[in-house]
Amino acid sequence: MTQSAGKNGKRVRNGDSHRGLSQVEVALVEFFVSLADMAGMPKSVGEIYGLLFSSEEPLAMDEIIAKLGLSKGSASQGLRFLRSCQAIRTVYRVGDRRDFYEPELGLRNLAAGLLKEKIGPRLAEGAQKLAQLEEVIARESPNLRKVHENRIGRIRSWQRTGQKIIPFALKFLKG
Amino acid sequence: MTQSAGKNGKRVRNGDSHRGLSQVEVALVEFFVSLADMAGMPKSVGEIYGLLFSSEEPLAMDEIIAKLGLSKGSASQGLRFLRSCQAIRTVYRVGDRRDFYEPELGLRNLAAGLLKEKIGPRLAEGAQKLAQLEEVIARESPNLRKVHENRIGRIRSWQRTGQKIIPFALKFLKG
DNA sequence: CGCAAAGTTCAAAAAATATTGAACAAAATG
DNA sequence: CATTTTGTTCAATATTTTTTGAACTTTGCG
Repeated sequence: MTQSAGKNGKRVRNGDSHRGLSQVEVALVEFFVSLADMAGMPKSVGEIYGLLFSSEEPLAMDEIIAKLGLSKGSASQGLRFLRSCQAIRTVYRVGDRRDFYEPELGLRNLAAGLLKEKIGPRLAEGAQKLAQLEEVIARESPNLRKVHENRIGRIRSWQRTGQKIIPFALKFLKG
Repeated sequence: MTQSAGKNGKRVRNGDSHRGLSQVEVALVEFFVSLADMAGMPKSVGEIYGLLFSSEEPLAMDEIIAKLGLSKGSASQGLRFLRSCQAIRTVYRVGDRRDFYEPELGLRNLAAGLLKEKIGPRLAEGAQKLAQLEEVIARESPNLRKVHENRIGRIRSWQRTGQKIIPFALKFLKG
């Protein structure tokens, strides 16, 4: 299979970009690019996930590069990121030494991966900063201490609520 | 009250930055800066909210500018953004024509504001893009159409799950 | 009205982030 | 083991986002 030419429906002709992507592929890539951007991820990450999402078959890095027209570096880093939050999986194929990638489609796994790998650590970091804060507050004048203890207590309460919601939300995401 | 000098505890001395902020104020500002960054908001927005959060009294824009050392432009835009997601409120004071600002402290209101003003619109936009996609898919070859309809259905299912979770989560956030 | 204080806007500058590509490393092939 | 294919790394570059500040608008006050 030299190139997937002619196998699919209409092609978007775009001398430069979108080389060889069908309209639907382009639309899906755009969709995930806007999702990625909403989530503060680089565009290339959205592109890659979108392409994998629209592809029936798992794809190898060089195919991704060719279809999206990105650099090796971007592709490598984008794939690394997506793997790191378990949004994609590696697929091995006999007789081919490249790694192939396919998207995780279950919302539960997607959300869990993002939560565990990306959000969790930052939350932990925040909690630690809060603890340090307490020490500083303890040394304030009684007056100020009261105000600040009150406010910090507020953040604590936010954290507790968050902790309660998470497992509950995950239960919703079965499927 | 010319300046809050001497009223609070120790000062962080920093010839340039943090002019006149106590250690706790600095720590709280940093805390919210890292939250802001986590949520993909500009640093200045985190700084402003952090300062208001740490302040017993509502503050006016010129006070915020002085304490954080930001430009008028940044302060104006940051305050606008925070107001637009209802993370802060305007407070009026007799005999002072400046607007004073105080932070919203209820997680429920904070979350609701963010959801309604910032996230909701983008989700709607996404839903619309999906609808357009359907049209394109309808014109594909039966083979491909099947695959893509399946995938799009997956996104639909994500959306439905999201819709179910939101009101539920809001119920949790009673404050 | 005329003035001054408060606040907004936006083009230009600065800072932060993402992307590229060439050099490098690892691993299979023959 | 030399060679080729696959994939990574990272300094340089390109792009995007944020910040600044000066010009401008709005508002309240005498």
